[in-house]
Order: sequence, then structure tokens, then C-alpha cells
Amino acid sequence: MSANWKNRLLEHYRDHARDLPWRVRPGSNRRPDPYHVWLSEVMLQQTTVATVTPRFARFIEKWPEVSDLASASREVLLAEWAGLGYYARARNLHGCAQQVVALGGFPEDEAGLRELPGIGAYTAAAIAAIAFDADSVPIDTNVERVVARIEGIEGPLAETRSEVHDAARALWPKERAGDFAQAMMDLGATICRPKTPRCGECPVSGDCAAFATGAPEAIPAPKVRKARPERRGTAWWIERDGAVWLVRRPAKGMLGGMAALPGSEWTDGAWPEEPEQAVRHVFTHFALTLAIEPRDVPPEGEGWWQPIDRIDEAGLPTLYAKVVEAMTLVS
DNA sequence: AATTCGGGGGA
DNA sequence: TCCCCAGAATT
Repeated sequence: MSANWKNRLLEHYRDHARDLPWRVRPGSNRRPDPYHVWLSEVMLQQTTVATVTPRFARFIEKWPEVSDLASASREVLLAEWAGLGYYARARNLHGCAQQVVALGGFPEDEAGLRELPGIGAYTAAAIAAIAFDADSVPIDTNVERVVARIEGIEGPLAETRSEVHDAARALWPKERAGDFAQAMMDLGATICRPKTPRCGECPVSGDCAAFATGAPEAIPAPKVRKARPERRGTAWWIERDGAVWLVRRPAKGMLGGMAALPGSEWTDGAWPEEPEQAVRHVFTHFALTLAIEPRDVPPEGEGWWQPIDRIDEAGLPTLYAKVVEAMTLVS
């Protein structure tokens, strides 16, 4: 047992690392595939490991190399992303893959990676450290929470973020920065959890200021949450010969570029009359109740007839998948 | 500095 | 129900 908490953390990581498909074993001589590291990091932005794991496998099976992803069509890529949310990630993923191919490979330093679409401060540092063994400091919410607790930095992260980041950069080791990052993230995900930390299993609790207070879960302070507005809208269900009329949403904004059912705008007001059928879907910053209105004739504009028995191939985001679910349960 | 972007796992 | 997740881009 090492006296230094950073070494104890790395030893704990060596013995208890989560076995994730985009990883190599800690201490391995091999480096992970930069394509795998990049794809997993983008998928994991605001998305849990449990959700990402099966979707990552499907992407790699479908597009084994970054060049395969670059040459895929935008529509097919978005359809494969359907249900994962934050669809700007999928649009940027496509552009990023094409730039990487044009560059002849991934940039190996943080600054080069940061230039690519969909790669921000965290992801650039993570790829540089994990794939290329750079001494960068990837700070995600796990790292923020673990550092805030070890250092005893109280208050909501919105107020303490710069202090926490300074502390993280100060304590981060120059060697094995990628292993240290993954060790910190595993600790945050499995032991140093937001609500009920398992300090009894933690290899560094003896060096943790939050543990010493007796209420480690109180750091960081919970964020103040805004109320979620209610919105309403209508989706048109236009069915003919076993097919339904779909449209593609505008490239930017909510569900940008995704396949969708046609319909009205979403507004704060009520409907003229209460709908017979509706689905409810909760987004991060508003909740939507979407009335389903059967129609006979497609609206003006682009669209296509999608066979309902092959609706999966359209790649509908979850909101519209719920509508399809509701309409096909009836018949 | 605030807001906009999805969705689901797990308590 | 509610919280939170390997954040980025835009305003």
C-alpha cells in the first residue's frame, strides 16, 4: 500500500478498472485506438456508460474505421444515432470524421484536437491523455466532484468551478495522465458517487477532506434547478398502404436534421380542443405534450413514405418513436 | 455568464 | 418522481 494517495488511486484502478470496450487494460503497453477513444468520448458527453456501451458496439461494427464513418451518408449516421440525444453531436461527429480523414489521422495534441467540431476542452484533453499519453488534464463532472471532495471545496460547482479546476491542474500527475484520468472517473462513477458515496471502499478516503467532515455527499452543494415549462404541439399521422409520411427537420435547433413526423410548431398555449390521443415527452429544459392528429393528405414540402414495418430504419428520435408506438399499438 | 441542446438509468 | 450523466456550441 502506497503512502501517496495518487499512487493508491492508480493501484486501485489497476485492480478494479471497469472493463469497457473502448479501453485497454490499465498498465498495458498498447495504446487504445484513437478512433475508439474519440467515438466513446463524444457518445459519453452527458450520457451514461450503460446507455453508450451497446450503441458504441453497433457503431464500431457498422463503421470499423474512422474513414468508414466519414464516408457514410449524413442521414444514415443520424439514424444510427437516433435515441442517443443531443443530435449536434452526431452532426459534428460526421464533420469531425471527414476532417480527420483529410488530415491523415487524429491530431495527437490537445490544441489540434480542440480545433475539430464537437471536441471541446474536456474531450480534447481526454483524447490527448488517453490515446496519446499527453500530460493534459481532462476535467469532467466526475473529476470535479472527486477533486472538490478531496480538497474540501464547498459550495455549488457553478460558483467553485474555477477553483476546482485550478486544484485539479495542481494535483494532476505529469506521468500516466490518461490512466489517472480514467482512475478518477471510475472512482467518481462507482465509489465517489453524487448521492451515496461508498467511502468504505474508497482507497483515498484517508486523504479526503469531505470524508473528514462526516458528510461527504454535501460536497459539492446541489445545483439550483429551474422550473421546466410545459409546451404543446401536434403531430400529423398520415398513413397510406402501410406507410407513414415522414419529413426531415431543419438542420439546426431541436432534433436538428432528424427524421420526424410533420406537425405544428410547439408553443406554450393550449390546443383549441383537447386531443383524443397524445404522447408526453420530457426534454431537459421543457416538457412537451404532443397531440396526434390523423390526416389523409401529406402537407406541402419534402417528405417520404416510410413503410411502417421498416420504421426503425428511419431513425426517429424518441419523441416520434413514442408516437409510432402509440399508433401501432392500436391496430 | 447563461442558455440551448435528449434521453435514459437508477435510486 | 427526481437527479444526473467522461459537455459543446451559441448567445
